[in-house]
Amino acid sequence: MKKFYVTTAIPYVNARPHIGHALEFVQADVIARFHRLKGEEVLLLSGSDENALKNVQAAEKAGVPVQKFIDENAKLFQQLAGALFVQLDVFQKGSSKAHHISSQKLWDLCEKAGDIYKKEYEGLYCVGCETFYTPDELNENGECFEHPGKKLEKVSEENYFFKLSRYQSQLVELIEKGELRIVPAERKNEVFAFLKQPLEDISISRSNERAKNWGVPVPGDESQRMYVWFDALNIYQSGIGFGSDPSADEAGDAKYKKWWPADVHVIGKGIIRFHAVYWPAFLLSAGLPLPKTLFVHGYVTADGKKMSKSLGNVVDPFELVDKYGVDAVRYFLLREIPSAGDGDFSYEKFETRYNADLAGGLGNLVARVLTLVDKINPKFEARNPKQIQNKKLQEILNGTRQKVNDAFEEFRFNDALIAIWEIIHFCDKYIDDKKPWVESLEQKEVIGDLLLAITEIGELIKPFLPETASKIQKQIQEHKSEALFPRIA
RNA sequence: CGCGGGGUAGUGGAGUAGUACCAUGCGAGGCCCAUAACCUUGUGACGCCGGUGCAAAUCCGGCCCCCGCAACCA
Repeated sequence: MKKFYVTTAIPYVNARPHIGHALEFVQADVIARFHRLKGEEVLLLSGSDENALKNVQAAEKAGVPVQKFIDENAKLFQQLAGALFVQLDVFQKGSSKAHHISSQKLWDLCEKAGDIYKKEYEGLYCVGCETFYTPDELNENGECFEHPGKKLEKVSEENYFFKLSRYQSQLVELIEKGELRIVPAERKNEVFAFLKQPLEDISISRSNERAKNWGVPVPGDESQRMYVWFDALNIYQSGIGFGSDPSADEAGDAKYKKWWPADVHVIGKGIIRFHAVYWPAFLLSAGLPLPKTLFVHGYVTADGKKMSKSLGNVVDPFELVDKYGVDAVRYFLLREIPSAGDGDFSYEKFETRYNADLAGGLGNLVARVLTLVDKINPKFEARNPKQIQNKKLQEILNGTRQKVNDAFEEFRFNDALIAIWEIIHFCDKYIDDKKPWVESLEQKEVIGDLLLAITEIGELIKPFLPETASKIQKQIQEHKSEALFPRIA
């Protein structure tokens, strides 16, 4: 059986999840479900980046021990997945022992390859943020935006560096040849543009002091912790057993061999460099296979503005699910937000989509067909879409399957849904044309066709709207229609 | 002249030279099986200026505006 390994990005858990995290979860889940339905063996992994200094700072601010703080937040992310019907097979925590061991193994491999060396790092350090900044990240006075008026200090310390420069041409070639595929093409171009400039080696550790004794210890050097991106990316591997000792944990080792490399990493546009440049470079250095595809999605704004706590416009996905139901939220995210671009959320847009597509479109069609079946042709059983008599309808259904498959090649979920909704529009029109509630010779045949069509729609929406798909199936079996999506007044 | 992406009806998208498409919104009509649903029809757009072409949203040049870009960010 073909295997398919898909991951979400690894959020750092210094705050509650927002609707952007929901978008990524849902997209990854749709991919996973689609491949599962094709009969492949699928693993969907998510996890939490728990070693970031931001987490430590946020915990301090909240007055909670770090471990407790991140455990609680990580749990919220897992709950969000559950609330959205996102079936995670693995949720790998960055603070887990297995992850630490795994990341140290990756480090060892890179070190053996001769790609890790010690160097003095000097940078501008903001004491308020406890972070280094580069000059172009600062305002015109050379101060950071969080703490205007505060001068930055020049701080230097010895860190470990990774020889990123060594992999430049190899990366260009891999991406060019599509061995590391980047979707959409605009993002690929962006990466190329970046790779045209000479790459600098990157710092991959920091002092214990600056790391506040948090994070993965550097093997063989007690005074240093890994810089968070070095270990965070490795969650994709540690979560499936990379670093397991084959003699002690045969199953873990076998698991890794079975699933790695990842077939798709689903990520946000903000972290493309880490995934398209650093991550493959680490893997090349360690002599490990590279992920096959990066799918890069955009960001969700709220009412046209970037979500932020200070603006108070952060959209809580839990609230949305409570209010409108799982599939309504999934539908909005997949249909309204162009899958590779930015999109906007507002309650107005949400309710418009809901009423037009879900209540008036899908829900209403299922209701009207089932009522017609019940009244006119109650004995008809929908078995096989090939039973369909109307040629045009048959053609549209076949064409839609093809369109959905094509759209999935490039993760264009919105296009896939548009294609499915074309069937709905066709059926509504077909009903109006044929008037099957009026007695006629072809009356029963028409209704039979319609029943087969909504059965097929139920099949097609399975990866996107799993709850609704099973509701439709059930209603067809029981000949009972109940509003799938009650209209919002 | 830092690099990259982008500006198509009120809104969200599609469209890499040949009557500008889809959805939603708003107006009118129709239907009555259905969730005030559904169907038909009208309304309404290619940022600006110039160039190449028989023909440009699409190619070229200039300008304006928006968004992102190395160590936090889905």
